[in-house]
Amino acid sequence: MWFNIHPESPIPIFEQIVSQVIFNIAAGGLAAGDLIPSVRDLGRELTVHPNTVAKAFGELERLGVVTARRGRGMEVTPDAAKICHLQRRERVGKRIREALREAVSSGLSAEEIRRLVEEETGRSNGRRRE
Amino acid sequence: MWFNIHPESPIPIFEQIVSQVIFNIAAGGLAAGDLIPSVRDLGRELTVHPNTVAKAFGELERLGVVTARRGRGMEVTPDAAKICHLQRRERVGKRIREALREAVSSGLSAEEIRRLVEEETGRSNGRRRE
DNA sequence: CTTAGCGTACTAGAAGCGTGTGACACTCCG
DNA sequence: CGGAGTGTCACACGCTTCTAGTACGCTAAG
Repeated sequence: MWFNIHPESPIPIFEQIVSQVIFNIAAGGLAAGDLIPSVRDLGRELTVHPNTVAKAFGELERLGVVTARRGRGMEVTPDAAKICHLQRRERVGKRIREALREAVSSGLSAEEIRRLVEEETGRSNGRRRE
Repeated sequence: MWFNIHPESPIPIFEQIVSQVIFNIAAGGLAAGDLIPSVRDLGRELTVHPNTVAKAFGELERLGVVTARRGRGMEVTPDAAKICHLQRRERVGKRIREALREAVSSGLSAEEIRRLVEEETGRSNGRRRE
């Protein structure tokens, strides 16, 4: 389904789960009222301990994305879409910001940095204003 | 001087030291034959343990950027400039690549991603801070 | 030779992560 | 009611990584 976990990544597994759920809701894959997979199901599917999944779900609940329905599952909240849109932008933006700040502080020329960025995104459309 | 360490960062301190030395040499701040600050001096200045600095120096030696001169210090190698230029591009490129890949997989539109990038690089158009 | 500074090696502590186990309260359905 | 499924909690264990503490051997200068 919609999970792509990298156990060898320096980013903790539970953190990866959090992000992917957020991204999935933001992209419209899950709507308010839906139940996300249970800790045991998801744990089995990702070959991860249910406790690890539960840790991710706890974080999602803290963010207000889901609410625990004891005995039923984790339900996507009405505000989830809005929250996830913000979260997605914030998380992605932070990563990009850090990478670009490091690039600038490394002494690389703006030209070089722009080239590196273009290598990844350049295909999608032509040219930005300058 | 030329170090800017963030102890709270998820990136280990020794790794930050490695990068900053590489960036500094790549930018021409240190030339072949120069001695970089000693583990104790640098440790005192950054308020980290000399061993942490030594770990960073060991990595730099493994990369061929410096050679240990027992009893004297760590000396910048003749090839350091070339190696550091490559390393800088590789390290910066990797960070940018990862950030942009995550951005794409999050479902953000190419438009949005471009906007986020512009927010960081837009100001330095045609001109680099230095 | 003595001394001070250098890098190095070994060891120990601390923190984070993932796993494992067991138990509990709740809800749904037969 | 009873069983199966759900989230939750507490505890412990092993593992890895990072950092700190300490001591040692080397080199250059006096």
